Amino acid sequence: MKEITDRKKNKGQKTRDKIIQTACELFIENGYHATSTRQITDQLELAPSALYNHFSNKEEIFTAVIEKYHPWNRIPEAVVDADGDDVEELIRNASKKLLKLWGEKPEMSRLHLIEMLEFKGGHLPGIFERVFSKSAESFQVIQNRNPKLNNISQRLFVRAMIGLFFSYIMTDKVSMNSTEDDITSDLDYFADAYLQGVFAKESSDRK
Amino acid sequence: MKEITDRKKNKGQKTRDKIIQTACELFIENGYHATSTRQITDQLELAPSALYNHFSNKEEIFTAVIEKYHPWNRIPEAVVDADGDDVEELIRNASKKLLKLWGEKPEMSRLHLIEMLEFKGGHLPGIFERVFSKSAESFQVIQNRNPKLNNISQRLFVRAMIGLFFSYIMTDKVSMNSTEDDITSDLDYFADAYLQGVFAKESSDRK
DNA sequence: CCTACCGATCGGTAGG
DNA sequence: CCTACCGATCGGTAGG
Repeated sequence: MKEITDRKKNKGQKTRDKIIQTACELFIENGYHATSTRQITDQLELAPSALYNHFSNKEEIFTAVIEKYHPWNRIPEAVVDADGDDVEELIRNASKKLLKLWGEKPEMSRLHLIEMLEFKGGHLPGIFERVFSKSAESFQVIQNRNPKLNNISQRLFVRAMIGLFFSYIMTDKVSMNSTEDDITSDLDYFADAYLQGVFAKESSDRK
Repeated sequence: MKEITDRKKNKGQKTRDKIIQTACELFIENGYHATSTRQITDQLELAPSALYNHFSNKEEIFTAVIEKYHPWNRIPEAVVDADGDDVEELIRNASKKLLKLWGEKPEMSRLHLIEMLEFKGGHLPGIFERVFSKSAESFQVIQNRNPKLNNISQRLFVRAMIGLFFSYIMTDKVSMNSTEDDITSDLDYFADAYLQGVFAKESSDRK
């Protein structure tokens, strides 16, 4: 009996997942405090109270969202797939994979900003711990396969992944620049405005 | 008569300034949507309605805050003070001054994050325009003083100041890392957790 | 999972 | 600049 309903995810789990996904989109769009629980239930055509069958309060929804969708979650899969004859090659290889994974859903980097701004990073240690131990397992597999890699390599490797994340966050248009549909990045905006200014000045100076 | 009251700022202006300052602190601490207008007035021991003698709504308060305290505002003063025999030296000199100015109140960089996350960067063009034209004036002064500097220099210079801002934002502990009183940065946290993991593994491997 | 409902708090106004 | 007040909306609960 039970197996029949378990073949697919049971209904409750599916609803829960949909809540997390919808909440994620809304949080990314507006931030945490600017997203109301009503917006989430409206979009899913649920009663406002339906959330509380799955979560005990609004913050728990955000916790579920960030634990599932924080970009750090993609690190282990990039590590396990990575290859290379020495550390440098390995790092380059994993970085490439990771940037590709992040590039698929760049909006997710906004979750990190929300986490820092609206929760002061309180959820990060937990996420880090989980991601780190998963990554360490994966690295162990590679390490056993390749005698050149040692624990010093692992250290270098982890540092590289961290650096990569922060530089990704920094340069990412979605998280660091103005509006989504604003194609010109802040950098381009700066440059354009500057050039306009220079040209205006130049032509007025020539008079 | 009027001059007497004008010797110091009139009372209204002083209240307005205090509102902006207090609001700034609260926004930096909690973000925009998580800060209520009541928190602002409570801290100033004002009636809730007193805000609306100075601003027509909550967002106008934020606008005033970011226009006054956004880190970009410090760029012109760093430019005007800068010196150097060639572009490279000039850039290094101005960068140093700017980093010092930003370092005095590093929390202000959170305003940029709030602006991006909760307002989608809508206030930035206005701020940029003002700051840019002020900077251009200052640069013009330096340029007249130093024949080696040309418009190409100015272009390079502006790009450098932009790059500096973004790398400052990225590496700044206040804006990019967890809690204020959490002395270990995320980077250190990563590194520490990693080392712990490695040591644990090493000692268990040796058994 | 819904109906019905709640107290608290929100941003903001009227009128002085 | 304050007193008094407002409708709307917030997150959340009771009970089925």
